This record gives sequence, C-alpha cells and structure tokens, in this order.
Amino acid sequence: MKYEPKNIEKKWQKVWEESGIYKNYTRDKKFYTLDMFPYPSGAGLHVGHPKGYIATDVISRFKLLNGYSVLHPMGWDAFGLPAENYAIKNKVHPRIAVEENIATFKKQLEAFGFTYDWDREINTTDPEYYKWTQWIFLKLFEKGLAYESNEPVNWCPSCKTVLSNEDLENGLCERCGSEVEQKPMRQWVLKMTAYADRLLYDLDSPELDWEDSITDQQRNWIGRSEGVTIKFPISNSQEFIEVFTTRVDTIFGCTYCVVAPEHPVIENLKSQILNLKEVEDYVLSANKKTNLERAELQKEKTGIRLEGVEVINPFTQKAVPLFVADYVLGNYGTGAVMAVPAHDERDFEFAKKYDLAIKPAIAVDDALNDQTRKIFEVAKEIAIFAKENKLVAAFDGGIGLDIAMGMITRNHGDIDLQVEKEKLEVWEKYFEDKGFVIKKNPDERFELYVAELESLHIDFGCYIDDVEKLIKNTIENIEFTTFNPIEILKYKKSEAERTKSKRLKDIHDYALFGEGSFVEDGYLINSEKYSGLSSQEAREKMADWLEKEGIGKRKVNYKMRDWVYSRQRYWGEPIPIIHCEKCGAVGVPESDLPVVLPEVENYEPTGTGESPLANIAEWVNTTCPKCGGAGKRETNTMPQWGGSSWYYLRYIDPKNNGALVGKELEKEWMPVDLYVGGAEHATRHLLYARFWHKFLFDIGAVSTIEPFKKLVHVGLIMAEDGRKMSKRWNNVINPDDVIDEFGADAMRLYEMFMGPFTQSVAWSTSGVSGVRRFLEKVYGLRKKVQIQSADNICGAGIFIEVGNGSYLFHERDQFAKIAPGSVAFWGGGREKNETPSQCAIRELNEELGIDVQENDLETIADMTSKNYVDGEFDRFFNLHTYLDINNITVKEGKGYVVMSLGEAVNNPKIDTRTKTLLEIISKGKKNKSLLHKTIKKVTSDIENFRFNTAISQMMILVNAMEKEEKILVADYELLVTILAPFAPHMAEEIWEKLGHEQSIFLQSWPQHDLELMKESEIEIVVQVNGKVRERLMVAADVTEDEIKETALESEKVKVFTEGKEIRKIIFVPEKLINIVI
RNA sequence: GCCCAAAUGGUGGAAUUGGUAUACACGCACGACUCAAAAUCGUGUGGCGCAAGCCAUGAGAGUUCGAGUCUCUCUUUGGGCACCA
Repeated sequence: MKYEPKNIEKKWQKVWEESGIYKNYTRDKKFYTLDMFPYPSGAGLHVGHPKGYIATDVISRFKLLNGYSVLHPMGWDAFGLPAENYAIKNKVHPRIAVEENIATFKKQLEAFGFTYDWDREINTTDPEYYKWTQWIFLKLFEKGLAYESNEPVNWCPSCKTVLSNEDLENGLCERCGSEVEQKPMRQWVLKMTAYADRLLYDLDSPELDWEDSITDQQRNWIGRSEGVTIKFPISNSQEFIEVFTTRVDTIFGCTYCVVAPEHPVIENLKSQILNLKEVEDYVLSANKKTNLERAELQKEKTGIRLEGVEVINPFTQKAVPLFVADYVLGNYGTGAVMAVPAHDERDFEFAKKYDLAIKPAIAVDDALNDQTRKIFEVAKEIAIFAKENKLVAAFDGGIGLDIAMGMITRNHGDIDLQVEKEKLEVWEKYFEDKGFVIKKNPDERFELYVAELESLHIDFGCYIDDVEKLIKNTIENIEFTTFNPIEILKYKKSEAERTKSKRLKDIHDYALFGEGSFVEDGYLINSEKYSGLSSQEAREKMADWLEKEGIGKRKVNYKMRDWVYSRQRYWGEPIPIIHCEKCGAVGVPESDLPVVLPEVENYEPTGTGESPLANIAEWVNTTCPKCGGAGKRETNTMPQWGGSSWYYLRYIDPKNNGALVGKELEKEWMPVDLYVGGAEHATRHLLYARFWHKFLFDIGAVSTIEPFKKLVHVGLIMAEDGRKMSKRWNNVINPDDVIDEFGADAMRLYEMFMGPFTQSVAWSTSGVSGVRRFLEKVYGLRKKVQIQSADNICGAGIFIEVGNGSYLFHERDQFAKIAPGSVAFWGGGREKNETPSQCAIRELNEELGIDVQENDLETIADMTSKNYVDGEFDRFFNLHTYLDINNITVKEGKGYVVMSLGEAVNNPKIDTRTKTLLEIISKGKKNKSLLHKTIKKVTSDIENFRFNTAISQMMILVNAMEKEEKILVADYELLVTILAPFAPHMAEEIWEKLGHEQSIFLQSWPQHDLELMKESEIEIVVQVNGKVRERLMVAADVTEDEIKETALESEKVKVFTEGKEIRKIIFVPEKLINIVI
C-alpha cells in the first residue's frame, strides 16, 4: 500500500498525453489560462520557475472538472540577448543552443504532469512565428507608429546594443549591469506615447482585473502630468525658449530659466553667448556623464550661466538670466524649465549655490499663519518653563499633528503635552496660573490638553530641547505674514537630519505648508493682478491667458517614452524594412515575409552600431520593392520583447498561414482569462503587450481592448538560506532532484502550500517531506474503505425510510442511501440459481414485508453484477452520495413513526442492528460536516489563489478521516476529487483503483451541501468583559435566553460576575456571549 | 525623496462583515516499535506562574462590550520609481 510515485506518475502522464483528455475544446464554457512563457536559458529550471506553472495547472484542472474547455498552452521566448550571450560564451550557434535548452526545459516541465497542449507549442525564433511579428511591425510602420529617430539613446557598451528605457535597472543595463551611455544613434522607435492615455485609462476598465501593485506600477511608469508650455522670448533675438511646467501659478516667482545641455538653443545662440567656450565645455562634460553619474551627483547641482543671454517672463515682461544645467532633462517636456526656487526644491538648491534671487509667489492663509504663530508661542512658553524647572516633558505627535489639524480644519489647534505623572501637580499649577484649561475640549480654540501618562513618553516626539530650537527657527526668524520657505528648508535639512527625527521635519511641513511642503497649493502673492487667487484658479486663468495670447498652451506630458525598438545584435527578428536612396525606408511586401534571419559566420556584436547582419552583402543588397532600384536591408534586429508582445494570440491558432490568428477562433478564446507570471514584467512585457494589443484592436485584428483579463503575479522562491537562488551562491535546487526523491505531486503540492501565492518564500526541503507524508496518508486511507469480499456478506439488510423519502440500506456496518423509488441489494445472499433481483425481491418481501416489483430493480441489477468483477471494491458504494438524516421514519407495524436521530438511537423498539447503524451515522455526521466544509473552502480558495489554505484544510480533513475506523467510499471519492488538481497523478491512480474506468478529470467538481455542513452541537465562548472565561457545548439551535442562563450559571463565570452588576450582555449567534460588568 | 506591499511562536504561515490569536506544516523534546538506526506511530510544544491566573500579533495612542483586523502617529523590512519641473 505504500505510495511509490515514480511509476505511477510516468504512467498517468503517458495516459493523459495519449488520450488528449484535457484537449477537449468543444465544451460550452471556455477558460484561457496562460503562463508567461519562459526564456529557455542554459541553466535549466530551478524550483522557483514552476511555481506559476503549477498554479495555472491547478486552475486548469479545476476548470476541467467544472466543465470548461481549457486552453493551457506553452512555448518559448527564445530570441534575445541572453540566448546570444550564452551562445557566444559556449561557442555554439544560438539556434543550436536554443534547441538544446528547449529540449531540457520541456523534459523538466513534462515531469510535472502539466496539462499543456504541446500541439500548440510556439517558438518566437521559428520563421513561421516571427513572420507575424514582422507583419505587426509593418502594420505599425504603415500607420506611422514605427519611425526612425536619431535622438540620443541608451547604449550598453558591454552588450554593444541600444536599450529601451524599460530595459534599464537603476540606470544600468538590466542584463549585464554595465553603465549605459547616452549616444545619438539612428534607431527604429515605436510610438508608444500615442497610446499613453489609453494604456493609462484602460487600467480602470472592467475588462481588466489586475492586482493593484501592478496597475500602480504601470500608472507610475506612464507618469502622466498636466501642465502648460510657455514661450519665453530671448532678449535681442528672434529666438525663444519654450518651457513646460505644471505650476504656472508660481510663475511670478520665476527668477531664472534653465535649459538641458542637449537643448538646441545653445547652438542657435552661439553668437550671442559671451562665455561660449565655458558653456561648450560644460555641455561636453555633461554629455559624457552617464545617466548614473547624472543621477548620483544629484545632490550637487551644476550648471553655467549663458552670459549675454536673457529671457523674458511673459507675465512680468522682466528679463531673467538663462542657465544650462544637467539637472534639467533633455528628453522630458521641452528640455527647458522656468526656475522657481521659492517653491521647487531643486531650483532652490541651484539658486542657493549660484546665489540667485528667491522670490515667493505662493503663501498659505494669513489667518492660519496667525493661528500657527499663537500655537508656537504657547509651545515656546511651555518649553521654557519646563527647562527652567527641570521638568522632563515631551511634545507628543500632538504638536505637529494638531497644528496640522488646525491648519486643515481651520478651527482649532491643540497642544498635546505629555509629562511625568508625578510631576503633574507642578504642571497643573503652571497651567492654572496661565489660565489654561487642563482638559480636552475640542470645541474651544487653543486649549491645552495634558495627557495623563503612566510613564514618560520617550519613543518619539520632540523633547523640550528640540521644541525650543523649533520655536527659535520659526517664530524668531520668520515673517509669518509672508513666511519664507527657505528658512524652513534649511532647518529641515540640518536639524531634522541631526536628530534623525523625521517627526520634526514633518512638524515644519505640516505647520507651515500643510502636507506636501513645496508643491502644495496656497494662494498667490506678489503676482500682480493674479495675487489673491488660489493656486488652482490661477492655473486656469493663466493658461487661458497664455492660449489667448498665443504664448503657450495646455499640454500633457508623460514620463513614458517611445519604445526604442532596434538592437544591434544578431539573435533577433530582422526588421522588415528596405532602405532605398530614392524612396527612403520601404516596408518589405507582406508576400515576402518572413524576412528570414540569415546564417552568418560571425554573430558577435560589432560595437559599431551596426548588427553583424551588415557584413552579409548578399543579404543586405536587394531591390527596392517600390521602385525596383537598388536597396539595402535594415540590419538592426528587434528586441526580445517583440515576439512576446503577441504570443498569447498565436496559441489560439498556431498553424494559421493566412493570419496571425483566425478571427473566429480569436473571438472564441480571447481574452486570456488568467495570466500568471513574475512581477518583474510589470513595466515591460505587460506594457508592450497591452500597447500592441490596442494597436491590433485598432486595425481590427483582435476583438478585445485588453489582452489579459486577470493577472496574478507569482512570488519568488528563495533559497533555503534566504538569498535568491543563484549559481553564484551555490544554493540552487533542481526540480528534477526533488521530483526524483518526493514525486511530482509532492513537489506541486509543496509549492502551493509554502505560503501565500504572490509572496516570496524560502524553499524548505523538510517542508516537501511534510506534504509527501500527507499524500501517503491519503493513499493509505484506501485501507479503510476496503470491505470484505462480497461473498462474506449475505442477506438483505434493513431499509429505513429517511427524511426525504429515500431509503437507507443497512447491512452489517455497511450502509447506503438509495434514491427514492429504488432499492438496494447486497449480492452475497443469493440462493442457488437465483438472480440478484429475484433474491432482492424475495428478501425484501420475506424479511421486511415490503412489496417490491421486478421493474423497481433495474439499477440494482447493474450494480450487483459488478460486485464480482472487482473483489477489492464494491461498486455498490458508488451510490453513496451523502447521508442526510435529521429525521428518520421508522416502520412500525403498519404505520410509521418519525423520530430524530438521537431519539431513534435510544428507542427500545428499534432493533440492535439498526441501532448500530444509527450510531455509526451519528458518529459519521461530524465528518460529513467537515467534509463539506472542506469542499466549500477548497473551491473558494482555488478560485482566489489561496492554495496554501486549501491544502491545510484538506490536511485537517485527512487527519480526521484517519481516526475513523471506516470511511464511506463516496466520501473518499470526494476527497480525492478535490485533491486531484493539486496531485493529479495520485488522484488518478486512486480513482482507477476504486474501480472507475474513466479518468477522474471527467468527473464533475463536487458541490458542498449546506445542510450537511451544519453541526448538531456547537461551542459557544463565554466572555466576561471581553475575556474568554468558559466554553460551552450546546445544541446548534439553542436560543439566546437559554445560553444566557447557562452561561451565568457556570462556575467559571460566577467567579468573575459574583457581586457585580451586569450592565450588558452581548450575544453573537453561534459564536459567543459577552457579559459586561 | 515619491508610490506600493508587509511586520503574528524556534521556522513557513492560519485567522475578511471587528467576535475563541497561533489552524496546518516544519522543527524540537519525550515515549512506543528496534540489537541499533532510519522510517512509522503516539504525546507535548507562545511566554511567565505550583496553581488560580496574568502577559503576548513591530512600537505608542484612539474608537469599541470586544482590535492581529478599523483610525492616527512612529519604526523596520521588501518591491518599484527616481533631478519627470
């Protein structure tokens, strides 16, 4: 009986594959479940990779059992840098390396027994596949969404190719970690920004049901901001610079302007710039800096003034100096900004360094400033008093918070002061003398609240010393009416950092700016006719004016850039473009697709900005499809993310020669119902794929606006030492070894059991042995359902009519519920030459006096005949569905008596055999309840990706079943069915051993029975003042008054209630009763 | 700096309309079987206390009859973004 997974698993994998059982695509309901297809690396799988695949397989099998047609495909994302780098390193052709790696991966995956339909396997490097990747590019090109650009791009000197923004990690090459340079190069770029708004807004569409963490990341990445562009004319010139700002309301505080080093104005104004040499040197040195350097040096801002050049603020008509500085980005907005040092931290730093004017243009409410000052004055007095009298005290979160509250509510500001309890009297006297009210009264202004504390509050807050400094730095140095943010910033940087108290800094922010500090709105000051307007009103009015005067306009900007789509590498899809001197860039005609990646002797990158393809003259030189003249092929290739941006469509119709996907099939299967993969793709693959899908929707190739309905991200599996699994740490666990030792089912089960699915958890090999033990227990339970050979059982049993009109058949300890209108017969008691039916009729008539006709017995005849086919199990038990016995109708003479189960057991008129039966039934009821609770929980847990708790629940059930002497086959079958998605091999094996001829995956998923879930007795917790004092077992239908009475009489409760007045009793049905005294 | 998520025994983790904190699993300890070991089975396992009981869900407050769960403040960890005007 010992569970030996090895042969069992191989056997069923073969059976499933040959029968194609999960490839039934003709059912009414469809479910498309998709894994992020792997890049087949040389290292093979480690145990972390399959976690997502196991989850989709559990869901697939669950959906199969629920009557769905399930599409669950797998393929290979095999183009790209890593494959090529691996090939170069190991001196094999990438195609050969990829083939070998795929073979390894496939073998590894097959060992898990996944339901993949390998007939639909796709490979992005297959010309029949990338033909359509190229086709999509051509369509983008036709619609003007693929264009050539010479803008500076990210260049990785180690990988010798350009990279998209999405390919960077902290400014480094995501692949090799090299610093990326900014180089202007000719590139193919896809106009992803044209879809920015739709990519953003459709995140809220009902067609999309993703985790917030992923949608938040995408929103962040897209980075939409609304503002205006404003033209600043350059004095003594026809030129102007255009700036972008979201805070036009601060424009009266603009004291200078800045352009990025790349900005063309520098070139255009050469003649006007007096310090041209210096400026050019600066631009040169700035261009040399990598992104990383620019970012790392952000604390120290550099720049240089363009001497002789001034720009005119269109609102004030006053000239301000112009700077070039690399803290302004060339590729965002217009590459130029207006600097408002009073309200922008970066401008402030720069202005400080170069001693530029700082002019406030926004202030918060004067009345609030008055209020703030009063609060600070009170705080100051208290601080001084405490210090002089050597009283230890701390201003709690209160001072900052409540001041902030005062600002926000504009009604009251309190000061919370926490002091030592024993010194309270001193404080009370002081406050009395001062005329403060020492109690909380939120309705009156500026009152003082002294908290009674058990001990000194020391964890946080600011001590008297800090408060004193705070006051000095605010009250004494600041003009409150037009307070100066600079002083605050100074304080914020120095003091807050020194005391390491973020709290203190927040106090300033809150007290003086409200939340958000520099960027917070207020009302305009020093802004001529706009003074007095709120920031919001001013932004509208100023934008209106700008547009009316033609000086500027409203504009939306995105952080997201267009997608740099070409790579200077060999191992990618050739871009299907032919360059012709006469016609320019011309798309390869559709009929000539695919443009096959040619064989090449040396596929190492050249580093020149050309791909190795440029060296193959016979491939490069071709004719222009438009004019027939000489043409040269585009030699750049596509990035790895091209093929993966639409692969989910190809699975639907993988062999279609005429289209990337057939329209009918596409409508039938799309969208992907469930997509599972790593969160690292949030801003790359998932963004690109959504972009392409929307484009394909626009050209009518697909019918949905979003590709992936539900997205779940899989948590990483870390190594046992808590680090990432990596060859470098030598802590990689190979799934092959685990499967070899514990079996695929144990592996599957363990990965689902380790913790919440989306969370990363450390691997534990002893944890695998735990689930293996569980599987063995389930397998071993078969012993308990095995009955004696049918020959040993004789005679018909007793029939009892149960509550709903059906009969319960009882023979020895075996019993079954028979549907109304049918009767059961146990095959063993036949006399010679008697058919089972005849025997049944005879025994029923003779022993029980029940009148039964031959035609009542159809079902039974079939069952009994099978008894003898399989000696180990009795098909008879297949009829056991459930036992629903609350009331029993017992035949008594000619009449019937209805009684409860409990009554029946104690009724002297009931014969011994029946009593035994009833006792078994009452005992079994508890497990019925547990069984059906388990069915319910496993069902909802699978639907909600809570696999760990589903498995826990099954473990609880199995532990309970193990304690039973006998288990009904029907119950066992239910258990095995709900376990089947997790441990399909073992479930199938048990199912076969139980005598079934069809696969368990052709069963239906069981429904839980609410009636059976009910317990007859429940435990009620008795609390006194919220603390548990007693637990009472009571009948499930007990009333509130009854339980109150019982609870109050309990000895344990009396100890606590004796002599006390009971103020209230709270009763929560079926859970608890709380006595409040 | 900004955005998101999290913090519960020795470990992974349970506990969702606020109602029995620590389910399930691992580990550990003891016992049974064994010449012995492994495997298996049984018992125990948050802390303090002889006990009654008290204390415990990162810290501190608040709301409530009752808080792991809700509110506020703070700390720490993980992930993402980062001079985006």
